[in-house]
Amino acid sequence: MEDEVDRLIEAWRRERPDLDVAPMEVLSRVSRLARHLDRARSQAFDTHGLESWEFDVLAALRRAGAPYKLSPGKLLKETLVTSGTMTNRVDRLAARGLVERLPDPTDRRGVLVQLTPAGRDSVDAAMADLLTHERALLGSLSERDQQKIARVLRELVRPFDLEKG
Amino acid sequence: MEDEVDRLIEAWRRERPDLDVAPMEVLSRVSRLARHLDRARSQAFDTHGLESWEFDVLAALRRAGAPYKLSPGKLLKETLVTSGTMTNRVDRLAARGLVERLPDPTDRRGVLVQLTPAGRDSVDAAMADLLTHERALLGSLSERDQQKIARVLRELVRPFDLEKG
DNA sequence: GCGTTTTATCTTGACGTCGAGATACTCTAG
DNA sequence: CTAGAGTATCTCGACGTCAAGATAAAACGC
Repeated sequence: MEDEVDRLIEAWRRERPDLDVAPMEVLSRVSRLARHLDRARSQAFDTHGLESWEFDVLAALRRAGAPYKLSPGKLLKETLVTSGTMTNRVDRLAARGLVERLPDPTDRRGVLVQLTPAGRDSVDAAMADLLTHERALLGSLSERDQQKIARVLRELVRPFDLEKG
Repeated sequence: MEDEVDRLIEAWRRERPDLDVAPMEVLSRVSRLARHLDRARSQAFDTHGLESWEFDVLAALRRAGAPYKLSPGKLLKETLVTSGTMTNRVDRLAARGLVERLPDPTDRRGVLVQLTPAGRDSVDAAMADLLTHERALLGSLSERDQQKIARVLRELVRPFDLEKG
């Protein structure tokens, strides 16, 4: 059974027999799978009237635990976007009533972004749905294989996580 | 040894003990790894004065084999972008002298995009460099683990590849 | 042949992100 | 106490992408 990446690799082997394209077997599949996952995520969130970027921000607040407050600075570390992007995202989430901007009582430069009850409901429903979809995607894999692949992926990601704490 | 995803999962387990978050062990790591790979790719291409999107197009032409000509339609299937995006990309690549637009002799609606010698040199050098970097990333994995994970990822991607041929 | 449908490409406007810079406040050394 | 360095957030302009629509040519059915 072949997939698109097999096709890709075969073409490169034909055109550049001098190169060792073995790394693509793993890494091209990671990239492609991630792209597909993004689409699947978007679809899952559609049901709940959320965009992926909205979920990312709301989820960061939700996992922080009650009272669901984080500074924009913390949020951008969690979501890996720039500060300009986060300002824009918080603006739009606030306009939709999913978060509120509060002054930070301990630092007058600072702001705290807090999940509203509506925001919490949205993200909780979306998260449950997302996990259901993801579970379906992994359905074909044995428990054992899932654990194995999770371990290997952790190895591969670690160097990047270390780069910047 | 923990990674960022372990931290993420732990937070969700604390906040939503009712949910089974096991799928994140695999899929969140796939997404995060892919994001890191994108950055690493961009860096590798920087050396060769290429952007990632430029490489994507040039690589599709390169893999097609001599005479390195493809229609914009084929290109957008290979690179998974929309037609408007491809028009824009070809415009800019042509302006940089890396590709040329030729009329399709068999269809007057059509256009063929062809790699120039400069474009071919660029993509060949970038590809070799990319593979070197990727090999380094996989360095910690045994041959056996790489094959195992490639097989499992192929399983996971297949449903998406089938969706649209 | 002639009108309809399909195919191929390009055009346009809206959108989200980035990165550099601006602004306002806090912290620290002396 | 204050000058200077550091930090937190926001502003702004440029960029690449997308989706929908426009245009033109080809293929099909009758």
